[in-house]
Amino acid sequence: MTEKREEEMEASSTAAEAAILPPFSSQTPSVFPFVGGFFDAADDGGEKDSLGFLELLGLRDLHHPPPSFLFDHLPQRTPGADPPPDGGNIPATPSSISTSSSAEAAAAAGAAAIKPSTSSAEAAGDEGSEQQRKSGKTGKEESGKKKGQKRQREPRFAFKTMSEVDHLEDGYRWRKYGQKAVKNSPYPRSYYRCTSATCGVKKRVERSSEDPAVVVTTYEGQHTHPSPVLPRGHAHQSLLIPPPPDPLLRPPPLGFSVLPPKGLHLQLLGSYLPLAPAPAPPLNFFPTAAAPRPLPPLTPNSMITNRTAAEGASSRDHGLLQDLIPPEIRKNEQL
DNA sequence: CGCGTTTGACCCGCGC
DNA sequence: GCGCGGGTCAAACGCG
Repeated sequence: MTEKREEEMEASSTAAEAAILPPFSSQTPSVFPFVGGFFDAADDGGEKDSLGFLELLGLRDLHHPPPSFLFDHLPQRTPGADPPPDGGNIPATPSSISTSSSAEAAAAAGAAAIKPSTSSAEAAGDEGSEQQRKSGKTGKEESGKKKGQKRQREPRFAFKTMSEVDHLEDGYRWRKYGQKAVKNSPYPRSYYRCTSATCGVKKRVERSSEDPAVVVTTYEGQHTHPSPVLPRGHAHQSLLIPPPPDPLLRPPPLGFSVLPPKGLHLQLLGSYLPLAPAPAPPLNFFPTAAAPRPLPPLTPNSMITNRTAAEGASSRDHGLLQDLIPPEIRKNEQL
């Protein structure tokens, strides 16, 4: 069952792409939908305090559909009460985003075809689900798996980025635990798990078969720990990307600290467009309420960066960029 | 030596 | 029941 949803979710990789990208492709044919206007328009709604990283990303401005975020199952506290809190008032914009916190939402989202993967209640305790799975595997003989209990999935959050690297850095450390070929796609899907022992967050990374430049990253679960912020040299991995928007979408579970990863407020969010034929429009992502910091105009080869005004961040970002951006491109940017 | 990746095997759920 | 496809495990391996 959940598998089915998974498929649908995965379909989001395809279907969602079909559903999400096209509308933007008309505007930004070869550019990741995270276009400047989207974030630029993210004026402060005065709800900073309750803002999740979505807001940080500028998703506050819900008038501008968040193009590449896919929400699979945004658990709601009250199954019946679908309407998310104003802070999490994420429109199920068919062409852009699907909260899929409920069937209605999914239905509303329609094109996104993303459905809730689990009931909210079950999703809340999803660590168990993984345990179940594991027990099912290792202790299958011990009937570790309960019959009749379907796999429960964590709330998931998927987004797409244009990047030439598959694994986008998001401030957390991930350990790859699997890779599978995806049907109807020449590109494999990689499975990552947060290396933190107590953190069961997983993410899947796959490249869109339709648009190889697009990387679909799906987060599952919530981090139960602060971001390690690249303890070691992990910069090679790639761009900073936002963590799951759970903080926005629901109040943290009891005792659960949904700490925005340290990297969040200084994150690069972006799309690396190695060979974008057309110049990407200048993007100014200012995920936080921090004063916007003008970014240099981007070249076709440049990155779409998202950062705060934090100066310290800038230096750090640069450090990342140094690792993330090919020398020639960096040179290009500096010129 | 620790940590992360690779990869084949296995499990699970679903559709036919 | 069988096959398919997704998801996970875990041993082997590589790297710093």
